[in-house]
This record gives sequence, C-alpha cells and structure tokens, in this order.
Amino acid sequence: MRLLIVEDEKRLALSLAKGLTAEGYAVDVVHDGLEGLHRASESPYDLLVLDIMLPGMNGYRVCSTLRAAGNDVPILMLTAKDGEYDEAEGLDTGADDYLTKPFSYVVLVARIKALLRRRGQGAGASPVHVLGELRVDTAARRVFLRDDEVALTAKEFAVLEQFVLRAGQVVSKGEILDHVWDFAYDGDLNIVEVYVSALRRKLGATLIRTVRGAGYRLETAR
Amino acid sequence: MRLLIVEDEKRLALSLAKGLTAEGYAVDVVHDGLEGLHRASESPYDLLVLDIMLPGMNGYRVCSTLRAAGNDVPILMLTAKDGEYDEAEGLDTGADDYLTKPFSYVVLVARIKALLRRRGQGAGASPVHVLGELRVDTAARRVFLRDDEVALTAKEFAVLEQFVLRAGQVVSKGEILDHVWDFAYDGDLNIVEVYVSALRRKLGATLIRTVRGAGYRLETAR
DNA sequence: TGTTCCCCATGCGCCTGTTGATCGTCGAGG
DNA sequence: CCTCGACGATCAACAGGCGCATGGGGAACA
Repeated sequence: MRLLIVEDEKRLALSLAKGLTAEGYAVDVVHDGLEGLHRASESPYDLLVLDIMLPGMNGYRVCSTLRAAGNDVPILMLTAKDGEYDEAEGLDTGADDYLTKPFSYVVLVARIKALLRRRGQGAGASPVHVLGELRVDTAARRVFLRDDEVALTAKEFAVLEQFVLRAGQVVSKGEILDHVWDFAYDGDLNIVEVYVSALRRKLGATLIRTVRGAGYRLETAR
Repeated sequence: MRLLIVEDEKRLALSLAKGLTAEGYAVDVVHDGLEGLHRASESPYDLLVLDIMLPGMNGYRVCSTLRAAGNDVPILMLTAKDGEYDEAEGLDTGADDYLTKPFSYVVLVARIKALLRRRGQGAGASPVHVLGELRVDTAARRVFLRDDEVALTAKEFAVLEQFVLRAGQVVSKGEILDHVWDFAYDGDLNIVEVYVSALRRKLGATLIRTVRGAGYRLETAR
C-alpha cells in the first residue's frame, strides 16, 4: 500500500509519515501542491493525504485537477477548522473524506484504513466478470459490450449469468431452466432458445455458441 | 439501520427503543436471551445491544454462540457495575464494546454510532457520502442536492441511506425492507416503491434507477 | 385540534415472459 | 450429392405482472 502525503507543515508531515510507515504503508511526502500533483499523476498511489493550504497549488485544485484527469485515487483531505476553507468544498472537488485539524493520529489511521477498505470492497466485492469484449457486473446488474452498456431484462440477465458462471463449458437447456426458472415451471425448453436468441441479438451472434444436441457454450476470450 | 435490543428490564428497553427509533433506526426489542439469539441468527441486524443478565440465556452465551456460528454483527454489551459479571469477559466472548449501567442515553447513542461507523457497513468511517450532486451526511442526517439542503422524513432518509451504502449496486425491495423496517412489519413491498417515489420527487428522478425485476440502483456519478 | 408522517389500496400503463407457429440449418444415410 | 427428419432460431401476439402515482385513513406528535 503506497500513500502520498501532501502537507507543507513539515513537522506534522514527518510525524505522520513515521507513524504510517510503522503501520506498514510505504509513504512518500511532498510539501508543495504542484509537486504533489505531479507525483500523484505519475505514480500509482493507493491513497493521498492532501492538505488544503499548500504552496504552489492549493489542495482543492490539486484534487479537482486529478479528478478531471480521470484519476480516482482515494483522497483524504486535511482542513483547518478556522473556517477560511470549507469542508463541503473539499468533498465537492472530489475528495473522499475530510479531517479537521487538529485531529488525533488514531483517527487519521482509522480513516485511512476505512478508505482503503472501501476501495477494496468497491472493486473486489462486486464480482465483475470479463470475457473478451464482454463485461458483466453481477452486483450492479449491468452488462457492457466494448464500453457500451447493454440493457437486458431480468430473465435475459439471469440466463447470461448462468453462462458467465460456467464460461467455456457446455451448459444444457435443462440446466439453464433449472437454475433460472423456478421449480414449478414445466414449460417447453424452447423458452431457453428464445432467450439465447435475444442475448445473441443484443450481444452479438458469436458470443454464445450452439452445441447441437448438448446445449450452449459461452465463448471465452481469445 | 436495524438494531436489536436484548434487555429484560422492560422500562429501560422501551425507552431505548423509543429514543433510537427517533434517531432513525429500525429497532426490535426482545426480553429474553434465547429469543434474542434466534432473532439475531435469522435476520440481518446491523447491531445488537445485549444485556448480560437475561432470562433464557445470558448475554455472554448469546454472544459467544453467535460468534461461534460465524455471525459478526457488531455487539454492544450492557453490564451492571456490581461486579458479578466482568467487563473483560464480555469482550472475550466476542463483543465489540461494552457499557456499564447506569449509562446516559447520549453515551449509548454515541457508542452505537461509533460501532456502526467502525464496522463501516461497507461504507468506511466517513459519515459523508458524495455521489455526483448529492451529498449525504449520515452522522448529521442531512442531505444536500447541489448546495441546497433537502428535508427528508426519517423513513425517507433510512431508505436513502441503504442506497447510499450500496451505491452503484442493485438493492432489492426485500433487502430495503429487511434493513429499514422492523421485524414486526409484514406489509407489502409496495411501501418501498412509495418511498422511492418520494425520494425521486425530492431528489430528482434520475438518481435512483429502477432495475426491473431486481430492485433499484443508486447511480454513482460518472 | 391541526399537522405531519406512515402505511395501505386502487387503478393505470407499459414492459416482459411465454406461447405456438413458421422458417432455417445441420447431419446421417441412402 | 441429395433428401429427409430432427433440432434449433426467430417472430409476432397476447396476457399478466411489475412499477408508479395518488389519495385516504389512521396514528403520533405538538
């Protein structure tokens, strides 16, 4: 875990760096806003601790510039409580959390951990499956084909999900029926064909391959 | 946020429930240890307030049984100070925090909030969530839309909070019901639709997107 | 007693699931 | 190589379900 501290009060910056290093983080420190922006743009940090009052470029601008460039590294802002700067403004510019000086070291560490955890969950906890040009986010129930979102109905999504979970394997119509339709359903297997047809129309014909007499197979990336 | 209070002193339990409900939590109360264990095992509570001296099964055993079953719901234990039971033992059995009777209501609420924050509920320690033009301060229970504060009722806020905690993911009506309404409620899922409707009216129609057949999704800014 | 909030019920409109018919395709066997 | 039968794909039409809006009744405050 790499952290960047952008803070011009050198004593504070140093003591934070020391403590966070002891926690097991790799910590870099800069004392200037512009310098911080460069560092953050060029290296992949896991989190930024960003003061607002900075020489070179103030924290708000560093933050909004990073965001404008598409950088979504978690940012913890440090604000002085004397009111010249507003906490809300920090959040508006795209910071993820703020802390008002003076703060306790324990609280800072807790917030940092929380932000890192949040990031971790946001990416890891939501199982996103990528198969070539197809991206399926089961938590958000969204499907993307080459950056374009594809709108699927509930049943279509459920069928696709079965294929994704067993990508590359042959899945029979009966199995799809068992997993997607409820127990009581005793209709025709043709219903599966109908949905495969719909998926092919929306996602491209080559994605789901027919295995005659056995079922279908979702093509894995190649 | 659903809380379960397990406390056999009925007057105390009732007054806590009343106060916490006013804070916007969905609160269930039981007066018996065994009953509490069952409830906690079967429903997804966000926090337990657990007395030690209880009929049926004492608080220690309730706590350790839950932990043994892999349930890691935050538990706040209430201990009498007369020494028959030991605070440390409570923590040993897997409680997250304890409070010695008599305690002030304010302290209790503070501890509860701290635990919920610490546990994060998937959201980290920051009480403020920013999603595009929406800013939700869960600690202060205030909501801002583009610098204007929006007045929400307790239930409206509770529903919104669920969405915010799982922003970008699909949340089903059932899940909302489970977390916002208490267990005594067994009404129609339609009630969720009514509240989503109210939120859309106050916060704009595009914020909460309907995912037909699955639930709703709070749009993340981007 | 008035106001606010919460829950329920109703009706409506649109989307979606399902069906059955028809058309296309594959492969085995003559 | 051709034919035929079986399997699969697609389409259109219908009915029911799902989600939304709205208003009223009732409870809980002040």
